[in-house]
Amino acid sequence: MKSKSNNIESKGEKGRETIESEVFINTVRLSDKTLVEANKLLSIWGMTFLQYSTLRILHDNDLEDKGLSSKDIGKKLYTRVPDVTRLLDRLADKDWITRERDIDNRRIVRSRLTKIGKELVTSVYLPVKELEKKQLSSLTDREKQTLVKLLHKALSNNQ
Amino acid sequence: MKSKSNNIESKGEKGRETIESEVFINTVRLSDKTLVEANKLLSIWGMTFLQYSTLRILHDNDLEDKGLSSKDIGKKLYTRVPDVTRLLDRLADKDWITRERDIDNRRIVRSRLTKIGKELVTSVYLPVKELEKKQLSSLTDREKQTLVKLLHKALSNNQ
DNA sequence: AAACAATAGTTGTTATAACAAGTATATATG
DNA sequence: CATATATACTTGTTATAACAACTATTGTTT
Repeated sequence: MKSKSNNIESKGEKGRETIESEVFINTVRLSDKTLVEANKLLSIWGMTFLQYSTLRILHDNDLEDKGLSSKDIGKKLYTRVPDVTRLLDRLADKDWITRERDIDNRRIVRSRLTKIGKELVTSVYLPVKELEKKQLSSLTDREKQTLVKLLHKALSNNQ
Repeated sequence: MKSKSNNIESKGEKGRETIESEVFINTVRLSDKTLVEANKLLSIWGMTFLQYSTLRILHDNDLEDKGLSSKDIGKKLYTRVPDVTRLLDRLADKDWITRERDIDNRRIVRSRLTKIGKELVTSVYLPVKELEKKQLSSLTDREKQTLVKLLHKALSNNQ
């Protein structure tokens, strides 16, 4: 299976990527770069971006303070998190959330923000927003819109 | 769009994101999704995408088989990897690379692919390429080009 | 209702990521 | 030339991610 045509380019030339590879690599790059920066910023408050996102999910979706199930939180997170339990454990350890079993369905555990948790989300919100804005300052608003549109379309693929 | 205040919207409304947030979240989403899929595929050969990328870097850049320094490999990786030594340790453990001290500068360790390593990169190349293609099949070529252009521009920001 | 299946979350284990501090070698400086 | 500084990599430690197996509770079937 050493057919030159459909395989990695021959040694003389630096391996050129396919357009799909280019998309992929640069998506990972941008994602990583922004995550690293965000985590650096959030370490001031002793939290990771994943933890902040979880607090945000509770803040934005638990409107009636009934708490959200671990499963719902997992579904709303933008990355696959295979261990929501211990993610929530850590938040509970820091007294940012509380957890209790649902009375009607005792399989479910409902998490909700504590007062401290709420205050934290609120005070961290602006700095994070500013960071994200700064990260993308080389794009115009129109370009950002296009970028979001294309990312959505790419994600709409399967599943 | 809306959002009168500069803070998190009031409880009544589900927190709407800024355009920068939208870009960020969806970049992370696409990155994560494709990485998860790629890692699943590559687990067939017992490797992660990071490991595959490292092998690719050696394959594509070590044209004269002199080996690449850990530092150079680290710089070429698309994400920040704070522990290249142990990343290479694992590749050496599997006999995919060899390492030896540079004679002229004994601080430098030169890594290069073994025969097995080379064969592996070659045989994994196509399946990965196909996966990436499949992942982005909802975009036209023109859209992929635009996406790459925008991602590059976003990354060109500061450093 | 008993038996089975599905759901929601928990726990155990291993490997890796992240950060900090350390070692060896090379280069620059007074 | 001795010392300081920079470079390239290594090692130690802790926390987290990933995967699999497990428990408790609820739902479905006959």
